[in-house]
Amino acid sequence: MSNEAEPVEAPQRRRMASEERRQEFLNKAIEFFAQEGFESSTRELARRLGVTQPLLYRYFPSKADLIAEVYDAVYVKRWRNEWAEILSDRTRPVRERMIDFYVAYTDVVFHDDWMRIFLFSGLKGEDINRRYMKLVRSRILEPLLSEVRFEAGLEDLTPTDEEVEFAWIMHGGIFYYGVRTLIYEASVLNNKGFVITTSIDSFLGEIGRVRDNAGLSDTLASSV
Amino acid sequence: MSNEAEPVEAPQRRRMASEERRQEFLNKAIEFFAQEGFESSTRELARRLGVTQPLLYRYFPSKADLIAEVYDAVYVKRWRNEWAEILSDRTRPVRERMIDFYVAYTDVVFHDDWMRIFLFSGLKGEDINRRYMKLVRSRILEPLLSEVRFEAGLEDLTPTDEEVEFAWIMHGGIFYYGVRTLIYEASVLNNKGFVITTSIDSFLGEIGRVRDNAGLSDTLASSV
DNA sequence: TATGTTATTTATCAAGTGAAAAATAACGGC
DNA sequence: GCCGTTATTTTTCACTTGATAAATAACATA
Repeated sequence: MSNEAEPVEAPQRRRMASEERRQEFLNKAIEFFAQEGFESSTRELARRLGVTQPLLYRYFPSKADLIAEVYDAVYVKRWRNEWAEILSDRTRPVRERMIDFYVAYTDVVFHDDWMRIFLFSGLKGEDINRRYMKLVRSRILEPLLSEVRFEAGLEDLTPTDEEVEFAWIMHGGIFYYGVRTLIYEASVLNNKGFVITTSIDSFLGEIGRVRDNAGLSDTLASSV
Repeated sequence: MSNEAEPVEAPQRRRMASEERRQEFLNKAIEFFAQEGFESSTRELARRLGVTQPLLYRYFPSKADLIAEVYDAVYVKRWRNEWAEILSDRTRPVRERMIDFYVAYTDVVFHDDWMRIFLFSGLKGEDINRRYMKLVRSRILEPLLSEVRFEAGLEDLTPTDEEVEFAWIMHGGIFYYGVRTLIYEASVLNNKGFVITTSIDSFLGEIGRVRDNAGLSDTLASSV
């Protein structure tokens, strides 16, 4: 109460190499926006970086640009081309390949920042989100279904809409396990391996019937 | 440019009954926050209501209170006790009951506002979200698993953790279909019936093995 | 038609927002 | 040890935010 002036701590400038600083900002921005959402302020981000807010604007022309780079770092840069290769290796049974793929895929995707940024950007209706879903479909699910068809001895490897939808269901079951554990902290088992193998076995056990019944799927109302 | 003063439109007051107005505000708030997220301003909400912003504060003491009522209206008020009854009717096969339940459940849950508020509040880490997950587990999934056990002729109706996790996977597959259609606009088939029956058949086809292998589920690494 | 209640608006506050411009100081090269 | 480049901070702007207090006017009742 008596001493009204705290010892003004020296501004403490740490002058860093431009590219290094930029990377530091971007990394922290991923973590920060993942936690707090994209509505959070650049001032708070700067505070957590131990830096003043206008400095951010030396490296990123606007908040929107920074966010765009966050998307790029998460969606694009973390995509692994090896994933498709795992699935296409016909020297191994499809079931094994699928398990290996989903272990590798979830190693990337089951992280707090990835999950939260995916959900936040999805709710914002960002276009990159829709593009990502298309990528999953065309590069993962459809090739996967073709491999299943191949192993079943079919000539035509093009999956039906029903098969694609069913693959999405399996994918969603696994993905939602990540949401449950990382976002809602409400998983029961904490065993990723169990979730992956069970989902895949359950999928493979039913995919034949889905293929055979293609087109007959209007038994129930088709409203969403 | 020349006429700088537009004809000031009459303030146009519509004096409404208190309880009616309150309900109008709440309904619009659900729609508004679902679309724009909870960070959006009370001024914009008021604008969409055709009302001034301070009027909101006559009906709700603070923005946080308004949001709490939104949660209540969506999570609590839309929960149907009939759901549990559908599942417990042993005069019918479990498969039929499950299908009927999920049709009824998704009739409530597969709406833009429900879905988006669920996701928004989940990302905010709201406690009500976790409570909701517990409700689904204890009132839906566990009873459901007990019915499956009963139909399989088992004495002990208590499901294992593996069974609960597997039920969550099925549930997640169905739920994520809603996310895909309503949030990401990325569903292939637009046939809720197909998704529900396929998910359930796929689940029922594998649940026996999951039960038998209980405890053996550490084959793969158990990290999330 | 006058009157009191109260729903609604007007005016305002203090704090926070993204962003730009100008002032400062850390570091590398000479 | 000086000096120029530029990374970093200081100041500042115009606008938005949740919230409060006071002024106004719509409606019910007498």
